[in-house]
Parts: sequence; C-alpha cells; structure tokens
Amino acid sequence: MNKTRIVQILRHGQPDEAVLIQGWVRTTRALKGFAFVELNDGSALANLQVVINEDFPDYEALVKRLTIGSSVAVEGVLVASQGKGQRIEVNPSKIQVFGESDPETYPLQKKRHSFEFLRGLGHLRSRTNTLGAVFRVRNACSSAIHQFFQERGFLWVHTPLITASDCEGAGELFSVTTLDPKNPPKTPQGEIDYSQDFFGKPAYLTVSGQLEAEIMAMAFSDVYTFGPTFRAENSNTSRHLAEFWMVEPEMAFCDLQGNMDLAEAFLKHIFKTVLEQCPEDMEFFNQRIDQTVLATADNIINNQFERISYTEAIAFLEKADRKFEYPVEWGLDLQSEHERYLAEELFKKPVIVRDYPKGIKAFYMRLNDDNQTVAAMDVLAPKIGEIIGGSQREERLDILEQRIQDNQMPLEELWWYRDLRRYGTVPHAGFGLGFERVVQFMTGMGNIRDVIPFPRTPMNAEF
RNA sequence: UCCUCAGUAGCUCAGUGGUAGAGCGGUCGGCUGUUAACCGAUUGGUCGUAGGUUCGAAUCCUACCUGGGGAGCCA
Repeated sequence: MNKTRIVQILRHGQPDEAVLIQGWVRTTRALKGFAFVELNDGSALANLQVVINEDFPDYEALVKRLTIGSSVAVEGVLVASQGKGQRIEVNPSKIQVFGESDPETYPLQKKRHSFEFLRGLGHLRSRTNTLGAVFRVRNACSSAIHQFFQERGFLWVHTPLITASDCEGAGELFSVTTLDPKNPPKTPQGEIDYSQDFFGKPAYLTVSGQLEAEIMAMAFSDVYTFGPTFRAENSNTSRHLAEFWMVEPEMAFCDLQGNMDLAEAFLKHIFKTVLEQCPEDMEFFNQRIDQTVLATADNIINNQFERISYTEAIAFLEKADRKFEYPVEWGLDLQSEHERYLAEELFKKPVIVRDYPKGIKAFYMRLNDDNQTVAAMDVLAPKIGEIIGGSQREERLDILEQRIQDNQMPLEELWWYRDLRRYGTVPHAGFGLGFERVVQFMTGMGNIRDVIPFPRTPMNAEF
C-alpha cells in the first residue's frame, strides 16, 4: 500500500478510502474509552486526527507509546468526523510505532514556545507549526522565483561560490584557504605567501554573483542567479545573516525602466503564487504572527509601486512632519528611518527610489546625463526596508574605467569585466534580492534567523 | 562594533534586602467526541558565571558570559 501525504487527505480525502499515513505525533488526548492522536508529516499545517478505540489490540500499551514527537505509520480507513474541527479522520486498523519519544526529555511541548528558545533546537524546531509554515512558504517562494524567470526565458546560471576577486565591494569577505593557520608560509617581506595557497592567490567566499551574471548576460541576454552568498560583517540584527540566499537577474538590452518593471512584476508574481500555494500557512501567519500579512500581500499584488527619484525622496523627507535622528541632505545615503518613513508612513506600500548620487553607489552603476547621479534603484518595503537593490550597469568603457579609478579599485584585476565593454557592449541592468528578507516580509516573521533552516550569524554556526 | 533590556523549575514568567512562587509541561488518577480538552493530585530549583557589600543577597555593586530589541554596515 502506498502512503498518502496528509495534505492530500485533508484536502481531498473521502470516507471509506483506505489509507497509509506516516508521520510524527503532534499531540494526544486520551479519554475514557478512546484516544485522539494527531499526526503531522510536514505536508500541511493542520494535523490528521486518528481515533483509537479501547478495543484496539493492546490499546493501553499502544497509547502510552504514542507520545508527542514519536514517529508512526497508520493504516486505516477515512471516516467523516463526528466531532467539530475537522472534516475527516482516520479509523485505524494497524498502527506501527517506528521511534518512541520520551515525553520527560522531549523539549517541544504542545503550547507555544518563544522563537529564541526554538533557535536553540535547530534540529527539532521544524516540527512546530510556525517553523513548518515558514519552510513551506520558503519552498513555494523558491519555486515561484524559478517559475517567474523560466517562463520569461531567463537562463538560471550558476556563479561561483569561491572567488579570487575581492573587488565586488559589498562588505567583508570570508577567506578560503588551505594554509596552516598556525604556521603559514611567509614571503621575504614577512607577509603571508598566498602563492603557496590552494589557488595561488587569496580566495574568498562570494558576496555577490552579479559580475559573473553580467558575463553570462552578455551571451544569453537574460539570466538569473539564485544561490547562497556570504558576508563576514559583524552584523547583529534581525535582518542580517552571514550566509544568505540571493536572487540576481541580469538583462542585456535593458535600461533602468525595464529593470524597475521587472522588479515590480517579480514581487507581484511571487506573492501571488505563494498565496495560491500556501493559503493555510499564510492564514496562519495572519492570525498568529502579524495581522497585516494578508493585507500587505494584497497591497503588493494589486497596487502599483510608488516610483520616485532620490531627489524627490529627499524633498519628501525634508517636508516630513517629524524629526529624524540622522540628517536629511542631498548627497547623503538614506538611513533605515528614512526608508521606513517613505514606505510605511508616507506611501504605505513599496516604494522604488531611483537615480541616487554617484558618490554613495557602486562603481558599476551607469552615470546619468546630469553627471551627478547614477541609474540605481532600491525597492523599499514596509517593515523590512531595502528588499531589492539594482541598477543599470555602466556599458561605456571610458566612463567605467574612470569610475573604477575614482573608487580606488584595481583596474587590472577587472580586465575581464572591462573586456565585456570592449567587445559587443550593450546597455544592461539587473538587481539583487535578499531571499530571506522576502520570506520575512511575506510571513511577517520578525527575525531573519527564523526564516532559514540553519542560520549563520556571528558566533553561531550550530547545526 | 555601538546603545539598550533581560538571564529564577523542562517552557513562559512573578518575586526589588529576611523560609523559592504561579501557569503550562511531565507523572498518576478521573472523564463516551476531544481538538492549546477538561477535573483532581503530584513532580520539579547550585535564582547565568565569578568576585564584592551586608548579621542576612534571586534582590545592591563590579567584571565576564549568553540571549532579545534598536543602530551602523548591507541584501
């Protein structure tokens, strides 16, 4: 007999249907004469109820073993439930306990736990309602991202996780080395001799696949990356991880306008798809985690994002009827409080800010005709802040080289990047999206460590 | 890295100088449709660690450790 996933039974199961289910006991209620056992196999938020009568073989001993956390297989027949709260339940004919779970020591209880406590139980927390819902939504969101790009003819390209180029300029890097840390080879000048290292030069974990994605876009027109990236920043916040997943589309023959259009269509698509695929989970977040989650999703799907220039954003902030901790002045970067004001208070929906001063943005962003700003864009989301950062790339070799030098970056190391402008250069654009931040935004989860199964943060690499 | 708050039972917390507490959980018993079941009983502690003040410290002081929230950096 083939097993049936619990989600299928809850959605489509009919009385008299014979089923085999396998899962873990979430809770048991024993009354005089019979016991209710709720099983969960991770396929759905809701549990499937198994009702065991006292005339079941070895009833007393069996019920004692069906403790929270134990794993079981149940064969039986579906019946319409006599009680309230569920449409259908299982009348068992055979129950096999695979692994017992001692209730004296099993750390998860029926009641709610704090997320801080659950973080210490990285190996068990996925068995809880909330984390289970988070990881189903995370999966649906991943799938929606691939679907969005694949339907539009984008190639999924795999950019390297190990890079020898440290000029991406996006934060601190993790070193990758096979040298003996206690006794590294030294040059005559007393420096570490990386020519004897694995790659013959210093190597790092990537902080972005963008530059490599640009290489691939110059051959396949539209590409995207979706993979892990690493930042060795000592960031201790609810929005930062040392290892996180990033989505980076890159489009040839595309300008900033096309880039903003894609970013907006992209966010709308993934929200819509997740709502369709995980309605119970999203309803759960709306009830238990953040009561604005469904309204926010609706807002994103059905409203146009606000689009303003950086210069307009500064004007709005100067007019704002409130005090900011950090100064508002043309030429300074927007602070968290400024971004939140724009997205949460002023427009109450995602805002795309474009054309930032060149002094506060990366060297590869295309210089606008005013010579003061670059064709950059940030999508600011309520509560999360910057969720997408992107730009049209500088495709003119002379200007790019000038910008590299202005930023004191090594011109020679970027020889291949400059070659792309030398041979068949085209206007192109792309953006980067922090995947965990999207999942956070979608689910309303307050801490980014609770939307990735195994978070990596400063001083924490357990599990 | 900075600011700030907090570490007391398995969990969530109360206790602010004088005998260590509650709810939940676990255990035992009861209950013929429960669903965060309910009712009764019971179990459970080196009060984060190390010093100090005091007749007396969970409580006051110092240092350290760990965690939360916020900021910077960013996605």
